[in-house]
Amino acid sequence: MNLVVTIIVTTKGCYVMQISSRFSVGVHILSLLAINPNEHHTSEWIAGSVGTNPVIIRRVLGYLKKAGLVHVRAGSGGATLARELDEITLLDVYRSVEVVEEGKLFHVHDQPNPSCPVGANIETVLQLLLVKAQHAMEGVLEAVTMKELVEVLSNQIKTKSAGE
Amino acid sequence: MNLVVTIIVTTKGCYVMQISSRFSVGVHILSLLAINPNEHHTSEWIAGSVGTNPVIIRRVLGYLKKAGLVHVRAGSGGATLARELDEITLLDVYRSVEVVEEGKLFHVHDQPNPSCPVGANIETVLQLLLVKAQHAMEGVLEAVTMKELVEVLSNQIKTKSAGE
DNA sequence: ACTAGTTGTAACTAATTTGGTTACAACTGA
DNA sequence: TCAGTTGTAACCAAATTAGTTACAACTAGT
Repeated sequence: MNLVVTIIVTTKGCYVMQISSRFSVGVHILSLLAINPNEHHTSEWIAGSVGTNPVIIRRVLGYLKKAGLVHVRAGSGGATLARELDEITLLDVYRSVEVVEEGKLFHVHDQPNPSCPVGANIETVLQLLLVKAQHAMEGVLEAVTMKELVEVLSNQIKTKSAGE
Repeated sequence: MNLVVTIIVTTKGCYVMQISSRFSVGVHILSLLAINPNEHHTSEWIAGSVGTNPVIIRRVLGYLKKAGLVHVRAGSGGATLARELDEITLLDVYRSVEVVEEGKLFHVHDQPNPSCPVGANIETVLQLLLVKAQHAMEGVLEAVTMKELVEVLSNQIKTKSAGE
């Protein structure tokens, strides 16, 4: 007699929406530029720290450049900060990489039946609230500058290396 | 001589991430149950107001049921509220339909180089902030009950029908 | 002027979500 | 028993995301 038991272990649970990592990659890049000001920051060098492909970095650098946060030298290569660290908020980075459209974090179903009282009015009522929720989130990002973030980061780096 | 001019108009701009409309559909459903308490709320009837397919409604009803927000009668059909309106916050609905995992609104790139000081520390520093931002957003949803939303909705319905 | 190294982009892929749809077994109440 | 309904599975098209290859254009130093 044979008894076969198969157990399937799924690595991840159900998938859900997430804001693109372009944002965190952007913050990572700016932190690198700030903390190692004397390096030659090519997309390849940056990709080494972020743990991804140089093209991904060039793409994000493109967004940051378009938003006036960095300068990128074509040909010779290398990126540098285009603005003081305390004049870059996390919201600036967030907006620059275009991960979420203004006022559109939530997808509200858009074909409710206009001849049903609820269907005809739910959109406007909900939108008002959801935009408020989105703004609350973005407000937290706006309240933090890259300077503050880099300070926290530097402290953590020191603490960690001291603890070894 | 022929001159042909082709103008391509794109309906939408670039696409970006959005939180699934399951959430707004869920709110729509609960509003219907509250405002028309004497109807026989089959998935087909609800779908008529939401402007979608009955199966979509049954799926969302499944989430709401699992979260204890509604009762659904199999066979004879029909959904009813399982909890008082003022004991359902928008956050309850949001959580029930599983659109965003707890603490995971933002996707932080997950293979930074551990041998680079920045790469080794950026994740924890960022996460702290991003979870805070997410909580701020969810706090707004938590502060509003379905009762309040239905009141605003009812007022708007009255105002509109009076204005005609 | 050449050349090596780099950026900016286009094109493509695999994985994944989402909303929609069809189909159907199981259930319920008259 | 039967008509109507729910709960699900299976499938589809559209779209995003991250990753990758490829390559023209550019720049600085020799």
